[in-house]
Amino acid sequence: MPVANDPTDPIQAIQAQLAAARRTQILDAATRVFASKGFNRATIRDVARDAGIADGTIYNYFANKTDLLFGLLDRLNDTERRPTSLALAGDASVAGFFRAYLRERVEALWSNADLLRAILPELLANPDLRARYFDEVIAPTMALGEGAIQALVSAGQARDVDAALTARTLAGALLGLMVLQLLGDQTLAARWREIPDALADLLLPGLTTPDATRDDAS
Amino acid sequence: MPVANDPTDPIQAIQAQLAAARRTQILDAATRVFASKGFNRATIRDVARDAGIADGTIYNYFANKTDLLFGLLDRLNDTERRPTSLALAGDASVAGFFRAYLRERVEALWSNADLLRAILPELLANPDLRARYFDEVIAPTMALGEGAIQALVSAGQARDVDAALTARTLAGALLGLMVLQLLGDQTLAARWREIPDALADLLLPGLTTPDATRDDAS
Amino acid sequence: MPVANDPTDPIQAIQAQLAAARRTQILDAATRVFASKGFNRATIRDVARDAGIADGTIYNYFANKTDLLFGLLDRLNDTERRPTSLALAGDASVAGFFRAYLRERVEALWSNADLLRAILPELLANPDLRARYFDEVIAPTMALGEGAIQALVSAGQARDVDAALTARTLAGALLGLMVLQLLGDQTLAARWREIPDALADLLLPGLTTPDATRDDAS
Amino acid sequence: MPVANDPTDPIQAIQAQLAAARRTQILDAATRVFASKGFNRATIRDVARDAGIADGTIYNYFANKTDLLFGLLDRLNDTERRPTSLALAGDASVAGFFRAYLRERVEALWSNADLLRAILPELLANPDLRARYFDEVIAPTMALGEGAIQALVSAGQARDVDAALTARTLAGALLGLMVLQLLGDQTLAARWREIPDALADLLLPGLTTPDATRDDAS
DNA sequence: AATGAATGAGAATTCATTCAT
DNA sequence: TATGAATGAATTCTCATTCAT
Repeated sequence: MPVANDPTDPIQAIQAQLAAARRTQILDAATRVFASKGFNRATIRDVARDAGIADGTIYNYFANKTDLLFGLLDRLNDTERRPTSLALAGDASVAGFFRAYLRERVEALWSNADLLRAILPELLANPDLRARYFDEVIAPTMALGEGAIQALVSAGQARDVDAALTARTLAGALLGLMVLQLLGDQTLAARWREIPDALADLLLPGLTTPDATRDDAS
Repeated sequence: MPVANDPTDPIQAIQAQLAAARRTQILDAATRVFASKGFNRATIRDVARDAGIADGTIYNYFANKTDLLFGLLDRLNDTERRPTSLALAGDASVAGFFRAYLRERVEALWSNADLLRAILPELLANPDLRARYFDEVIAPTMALGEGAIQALVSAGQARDVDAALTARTLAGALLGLMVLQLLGDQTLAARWREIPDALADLLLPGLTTPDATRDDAS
Repeated sequence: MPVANDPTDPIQAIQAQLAAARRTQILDAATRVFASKGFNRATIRDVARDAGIADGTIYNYFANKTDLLFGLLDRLNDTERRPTSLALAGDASVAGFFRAYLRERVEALWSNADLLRAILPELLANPDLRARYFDEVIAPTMALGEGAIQALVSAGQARDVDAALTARTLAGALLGLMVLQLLGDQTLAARWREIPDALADLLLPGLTTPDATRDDAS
Repeated sequence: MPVANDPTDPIQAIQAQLAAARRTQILDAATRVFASKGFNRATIRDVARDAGIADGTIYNYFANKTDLLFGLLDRLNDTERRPTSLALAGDASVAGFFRAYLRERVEALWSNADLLRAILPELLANPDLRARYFDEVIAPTMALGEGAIQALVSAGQARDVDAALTARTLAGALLGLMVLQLLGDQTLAARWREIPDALADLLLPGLTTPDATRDDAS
């Protein structure tokens, strides 16, 4: 008779690792399949085939097809949720920090483009998924952004902008550029690495106070 | 013996009107149903019920479910395709024009929020639909925007920005804000009318040359 | 108020002619359409389009789609039902008569090949249709054939064959050759005019008594 | 990790047997149902019910309804395709061989009457099916028959008949008799066992040369 | 845990037939 | 009588999910 959950039991530990690996294997397959066919058009069988396992096995790790999408969401969250500190690191200029931040965000978004293509449609269409993503990712991000902008304003380093709208505009611009690319824009697909600086050039003058505008970017 | 197509035949004219009305009735229902349940979860029966007609009737007006979505797309295109002239009307200041333009665009996008919620997910997931929308709407819009910005640059009224990326950033910001709202952002839902001015305040400094910045907005 | 059926009423007479013409028009269309697509794959709309009338009009002349097939059957019956007298015309030799008869039958069958292709599948599949065709066409034909053969046997002009099986073999051979052609046999399609004589050459020796075999065929 | 196809794997062997049994079970049901209702009037549900399985299960074994018919066709082919050698076995008389051959063919055809009733209508109506059946069964059979007759002619054992037409007449007679029975002829249904000899009596005199006609039949 | 055959609810689509004009 | 839009029953086929092995 097997003993109850004992994290120190080496056998259980190995089994847990195996299970985690299997989960990863399935989610990897789901990412590929959903990205290429879309969530609805993709079948459980597609995912199973891609993962090299049987259909039924997936149900040992995920309750149902939607749960598979939640799994992808969680993965995305893990990436999205750890935004490098928005607090100004010591003497760094606002401008320099802003550019670095944009660079990091664009990198994060674009490296997950496939995942986004798979998730976003369902995110827009499925209220449950949407609520979860909003609560877990968007809302905290916005709160963080608002706080950071508010701090800059208070410190006299940013103009007296509306923090809520400005944070949303910033996030929206990044998200919107991603969506434009997902919709087929080849220019963005080719030049997305220029986005951070272009965005910084465009936004910094309107965002920062004149005396904080000394920009030391690349 | 049926007579050949004769647009002056009053009977045919009435029938054409009836058919157009029925089409509209179906598209209205599709907008509502797709917006609330998403394209995939919505069934033809749902649309038929909402329209108060029989399932089969829909197929007298649309070849299949996807064609119904194309119908919505065409509707959206009709709205999107007539961008008020991007040329600077005579003496209008760049800033004033920019604000007016943003207002018009935001108005157009937000008045079609339901339609967008219905279409966007499938637009992202369905390559055919996506290609069509991109070719018919996004590409022309981008070309127009790029041209306008380039003109401003040449006239010395805009800084020497990259027209392609700037146009996309502008469009992306609007689109992204819409998407953020569709994802559940209540702040944007409540304050979307402030978006044009907030965006103008944020972007104008980075977009225009100092001597063109005399802003005569609200 | 229109008067009751009065065949002498010239107006009614003309209307009857019009109705008959419309019926013919519809049956012609049905023959073409059913022959090219098969009864099941053909739609009422196909027939209506081919006839150049509205779908609903067909229902003024035929109770339903199957009734249309009955109409074709009746037409075929009209052709099939008047087999030139099987009685030996006076001095004609058995052989000569046999050849003439085969020629006539092959001509009748092959000139209706399209109709047969349309009807036969449904005839085999639809018990009602089958029963009707059997009772109205096949059974009488067989009875006639049996009688004729029996008469020849009694007259000592035919060998003492089993009249029932021989009549069926004869009819079966013709029908079977038609079916083989309908199944795609190009040899038969090209050479069907040789069938009567080939069949006569093959069957006469086994059918007739030696002293009746003096053949005067072409 | 599933192992590669290994026909010696006993588990895979059993599964293959199970799958084959299920296929047979479905085809048996399809034969019954198609024979009684006709291919078009029969539904997949009918077949599933008759087979005692779920609708969907059929689609694990056949791509679609038409593929089910192809399955029946293949079965028929397996029966039809092995015609006992047409070569004269040594000393056997032409007549004796001919009777034996007819007996075998009639037996084969009539034991598949149900299958034929199920398939023939669709065979006539469906060009694809027809082409396949013609190429795989009829054409080879005709070629074989022509060759055999030609050989008899060359050997002086058959009259100088046209091999192509004679082979078709023979096949046509058998097929036609079957069709007549399928159309409802009760005489044939009752006496089909007499067909081979009746046919032989009727055809042998016209087919064979006088000195080969020594008939040693029942 | 893994498998994959079986399941059957559910959806899109077709089309014979009706009927108001 | 002719029309053809509207109807909705009926059918095929898909696929998420279950479960015996």
